[in-house]
Amino acid sequence: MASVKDVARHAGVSVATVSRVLNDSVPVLPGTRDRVLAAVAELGYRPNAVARSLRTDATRTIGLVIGDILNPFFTELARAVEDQARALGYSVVIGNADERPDRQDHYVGTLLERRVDGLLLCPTAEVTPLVRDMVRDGRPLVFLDRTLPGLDVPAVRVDGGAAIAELVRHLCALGHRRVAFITGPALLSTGRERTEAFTAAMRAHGLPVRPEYLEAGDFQAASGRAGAARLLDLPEPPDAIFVGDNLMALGALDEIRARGLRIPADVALACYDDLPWFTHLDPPVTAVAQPVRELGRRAVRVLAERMEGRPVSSVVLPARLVVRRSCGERDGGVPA
Amino acid sequence: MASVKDVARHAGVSVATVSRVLNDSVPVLPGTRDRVLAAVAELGYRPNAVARSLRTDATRTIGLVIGDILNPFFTELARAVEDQARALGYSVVIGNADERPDRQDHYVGTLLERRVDGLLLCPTAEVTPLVRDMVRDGRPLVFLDRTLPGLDVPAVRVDGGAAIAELVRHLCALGHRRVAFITGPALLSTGRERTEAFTAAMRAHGLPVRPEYLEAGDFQAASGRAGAARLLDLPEPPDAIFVGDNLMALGALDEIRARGLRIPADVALACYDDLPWFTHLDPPVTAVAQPVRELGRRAVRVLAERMEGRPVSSVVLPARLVVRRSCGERDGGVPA
DNA sequence: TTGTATGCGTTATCAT
DNA sequence: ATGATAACGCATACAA
Repeated sequence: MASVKDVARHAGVSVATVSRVLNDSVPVLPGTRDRVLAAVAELGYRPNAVARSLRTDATRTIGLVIGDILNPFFTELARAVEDQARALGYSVVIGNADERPDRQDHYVGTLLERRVDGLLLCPTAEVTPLVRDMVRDGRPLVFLDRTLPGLDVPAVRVDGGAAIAELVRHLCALGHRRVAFITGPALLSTGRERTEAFTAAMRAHGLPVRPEYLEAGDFQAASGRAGAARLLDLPEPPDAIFVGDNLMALGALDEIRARGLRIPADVALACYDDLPWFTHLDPPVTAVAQPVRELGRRAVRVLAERMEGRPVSSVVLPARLVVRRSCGERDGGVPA
Repeated sequence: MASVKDVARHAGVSVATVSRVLNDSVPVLPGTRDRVLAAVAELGYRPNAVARSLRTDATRTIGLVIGDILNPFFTELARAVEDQARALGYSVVIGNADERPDRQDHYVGTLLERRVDGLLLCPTAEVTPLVRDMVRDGRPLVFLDRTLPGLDVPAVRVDGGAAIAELVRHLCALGHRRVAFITGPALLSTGRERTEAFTAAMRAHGLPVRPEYLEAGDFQAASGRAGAARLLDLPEPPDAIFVGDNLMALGALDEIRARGLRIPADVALACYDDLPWFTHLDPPVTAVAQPVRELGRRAVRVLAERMEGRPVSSVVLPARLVVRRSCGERDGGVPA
């Protein structure tokens, strides 16, 4: 590939001048400028970003480490991050950690070696030494969607507390009393928070939270199915199941269908996370919707400020309840 | 950040020796080796991939330019590509072209500047000059999912012809005669091929392909809805609608629901592309399933061979029909 | 086996 | 306004 040298020779100027017109850092005589541009066009020259990064110590790249791009929540999040990053002139490299600390560290490691300017991390349960080092070294790091305790890192996330409280009230109003919750991993801040919000809301309504109505899942479809199966096998099964994320809801739906149970007649269903397809399920699923695109946008902005050395603080966005028909609503309630 | 120099000083050796143990290119005395490794650990040294790339002229990175990561087909494709790439020691940088040639070129351009070792491209309609240049310059390029005519570039894609023929036969057997098709863009090879396969299969069964039953869509949800609307407004509406991709199917479903029509009693529905959620729709949707993960895997492998300078050829994978209940099947047919 | 020195392509400093 | 040149961090050819 052609380099600055080739362009310089072609235009009859020095490499310095080529660099100057390309970055228009310093004024250049219009005539020379044109000659350089002509040479660039003729040679199809493309600046080598690798060399530039080495020299400038900046890659205009940010890393994004998420759980799994196949999870629609993360898909949308990744897309939002990418859009905002592009708007700010950054590329983004994505890593799918699959909720495994070792794989998270694999990606954080390679991203560090690639000298990304900043990192957006949806942390897995544990605080790995690598993450701790990053914090110690003061590298631009922002937690996304989740937080890790005891670390001074800005986080951009959603607080679903109010929406969950509203959902519980909604379920009560519809006459449900035996409400179960399929939780996310207690090791994840999102898992914990949703569970706490649920139990608090239940108590606030004078409803008991029976231990057997709290099924521990792991945000994966299989655990949703298993959890639903155990709940439905109970001597006194719940009359409503609230599922902690969309993947587990898919699994719970599988199980409910497999048993020939009807929603909401036999059991009501609600989901934390909303999806376009929920409108088309039978019945349409009542869900807690997170402001995913806003989440991604804000995360990039916070990281950008952090990379520019400005002080930043965490961001918390509210979720909202989307009422449909899967909980026994009479007429579909508020249109989605 | 610590560099080789720091490690060398710390271990009391030369930078060359550090480089040697890190890449174990040349045998190094066990003692020195240990000292180097100790220094690396102590300093938390991470090799600078940027500098390495500049020196070796390789980034161990491939670019992937797709239509839109929000399309579940591309989501799964991206994930498959990423997995296979990681297995081969490559990172992948993704770009969402949104089916726009200008945005495709934006990504191809930045990926070129970042000196990716190879590029996987789901080309938009037009052959842009940039793509033509890449081919001319002999850069490792593989077309994914789609092809572009008149270019000597290996392609890894799916042939849905047989599955579409099977679907048409299936529809006929179920008594459907007025079958409509909401097509993809004629400018996309995938759009054209599906349309051709459909019309050929219809003719083979002695069924007329009325022009008004061929609705032109663009693989986006809105066009699916609009197409379905026009079809259902026809004096003699179709008794079955085959939709060219999953996003347009979502749109078509919206329209059918909005009109209060029932599937398959009022109109049968089938979709090119299969999704996990299709099982849970009412009724479950009969679909043509593409071997997406295999598609991604093979694409990376072909590209890898191409990057290693070996001769490669195109790959075509077959799709298959998944019969469910949305076409009036009696008992759900073959379980999905 | 190990060290010294060069160059990858770029930007930036210092002359001119 | 422009040119010569050093330096970024690393891998490697060559020397020892």
